[in-house]
Amino acid sequence: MGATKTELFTRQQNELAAMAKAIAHPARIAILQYLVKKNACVCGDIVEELGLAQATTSQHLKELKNAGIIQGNIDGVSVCYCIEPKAWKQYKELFTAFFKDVDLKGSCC
Amino acid sequence: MGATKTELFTRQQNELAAMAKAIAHPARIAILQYLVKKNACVCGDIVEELGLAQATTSQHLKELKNAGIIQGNIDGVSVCYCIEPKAWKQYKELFTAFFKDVDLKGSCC
DNA sequence: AACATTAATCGTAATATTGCGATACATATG
DNA sequence: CATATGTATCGCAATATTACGATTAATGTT
Repeated sequence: MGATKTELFTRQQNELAAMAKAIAHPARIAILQYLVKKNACVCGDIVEELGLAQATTSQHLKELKNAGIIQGNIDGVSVCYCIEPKAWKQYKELFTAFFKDVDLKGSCC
Repeated sequence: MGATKTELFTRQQNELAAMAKAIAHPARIAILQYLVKKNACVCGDIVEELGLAQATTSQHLKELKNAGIIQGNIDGVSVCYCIEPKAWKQYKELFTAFFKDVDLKGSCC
């Protein structure tokens, strides 16, 4: 035990959960907000921006890359990161769909 | 080490991360979808619906309650759960704001 | 009161995440 | 080629999460 029983759930549920997990850490939220704010390829200064150790930052960047939501391009010695527009759009759409309006008035006892 | 360094991030970043964490498990997604689908107070049949052990299901329900997104009302022997409309609306708004449109065309190198 | 039913909590095991120092690796630059 | 720079990976420790059986607690039924 200890591992999530993914086989009990639909692919859609597992995917949305995985997407939520990707942004379920303040450092990863901060990275994404920084990239969005810059609205450009950001080369090199994410470690100083975050305040976490270089190794830790690299790990968070890796998770965001694995989730597909950011992209890293090698530029000489450094690596430039930016939002992956298609994935960003998909995240936006799926979360919006999940939280779509429901008639919640008086649904509780 | 091992614990998130929340002091490095803004309150907003920590809160959004916590909200994402609340839905970062397929069982919790499934519970929320079920409650939304029923659009009513659901009494008692969440355990059978999920397929996880009763103790595990109860734990996930507790997390959703702690996150404020669901509500549990005692009704005799059983407990009735429903979406907490205000929190649901806030989740919707904050996630929407986070994923708001940005000019992402050509932002990458 | 005795028993049944339902949910929460406890205790524990397995696994995952977070964080960092040390090291390896890749590409510039002198 | 030697060295500097920026990033990824390794190995480890601390903490958190997931899952479940067993137990407890609370209410309803006979």
